[in-house]
Amino acid sequence: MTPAKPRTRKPVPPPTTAPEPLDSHVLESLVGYNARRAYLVVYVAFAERMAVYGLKPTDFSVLSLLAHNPGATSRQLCAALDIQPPNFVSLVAAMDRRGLIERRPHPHDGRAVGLHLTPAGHQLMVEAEEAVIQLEKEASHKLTDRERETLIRLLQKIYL
Amino acid sequence: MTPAKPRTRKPVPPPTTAPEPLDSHVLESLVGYNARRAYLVVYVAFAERMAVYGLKPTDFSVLSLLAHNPGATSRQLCAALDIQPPNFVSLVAAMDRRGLIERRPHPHDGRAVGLHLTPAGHQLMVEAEEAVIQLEKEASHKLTDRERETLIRLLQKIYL
DNA sequence: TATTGTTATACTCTATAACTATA
DNA sequence: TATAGTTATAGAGTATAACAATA
Repeated sequence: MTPAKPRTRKPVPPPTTAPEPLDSHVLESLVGYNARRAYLVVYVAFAERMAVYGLKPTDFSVLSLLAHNPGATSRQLCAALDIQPPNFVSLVAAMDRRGLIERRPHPHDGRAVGLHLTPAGHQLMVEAEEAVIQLEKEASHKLTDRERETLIRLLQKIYL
Repeated sequence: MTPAKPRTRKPVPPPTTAPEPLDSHVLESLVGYNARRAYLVVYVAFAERMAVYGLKPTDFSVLSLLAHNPGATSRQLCAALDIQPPNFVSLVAAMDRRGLIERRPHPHDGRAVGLHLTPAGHQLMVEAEEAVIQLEKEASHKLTDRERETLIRLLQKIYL
């Protein structure tokens, strides 16, 4: 067990005087507005906690997919994550340079490249997935386990 | 009633062959991932439908807050919407040029400026709010009214 | 002819430092 | 000394057109 693990909370917020808050009841009745605000909270927590691993949300998503879909191609990953192929190139290149993934020739298609986690990539993802699960738990600590499941189920009814 | 209102649905998707889908069960267990994917769906629907009004989500949020908080200052709006003040300047300038809002001297603070909707701004927002409510209903049509309320309540437990 | 991966590029969004005028 | 609004600017994130290699 890690003794006295370092707090990664924000330092004390600057002692500014808050302005009078506004009535935002209309915005708060919209799914889009609320989904974005909630996402932003998790995103900030992710950025703070995952900086140690040098992973942004998109990097994490790609590596997580590769962990469970070894040999996936750029095309498949782009489709799964809604990323435009041109924007995917530098992403893959950076993780290749870091030694987290490997490109191997595709068995059936000479145009495609199969992507695989390296042992270092696997090891990083074991720690990173654990950290993300923990960070998500903290970011959604006001929800019971049941509520959290419900939330996810309802969100998926919108985008799946 | 408008006869035969023009469909704003996407044209028929190009007949490309989809790649083998990937197993994304880990990502789909994360609040952050699901909130982002769901937000993106609503965002695209918003962009398609609201282009007629020349309003992006942020513009709409600002105008909606001004409709219910006349005389609010830039500082208040930035705080409410989590926008950095420098990024707010061009936003206000554009809506001022369009004649949607007006800047009046603040009654108590010579540094501040009170923002108000013009009659044209009010009229636009009456139509725009109606359009957003309709578009949200369609984007979340797989949810019952009760589920939609639950979803919003749970999202707010994360960010409020 | 269509698809995979790529280059170049542009546009939007977001963040920070520093200035001004008022308080 | 601190705050409201602003300028300039830099960095992400995201989008499209067009190309080479392969199918």
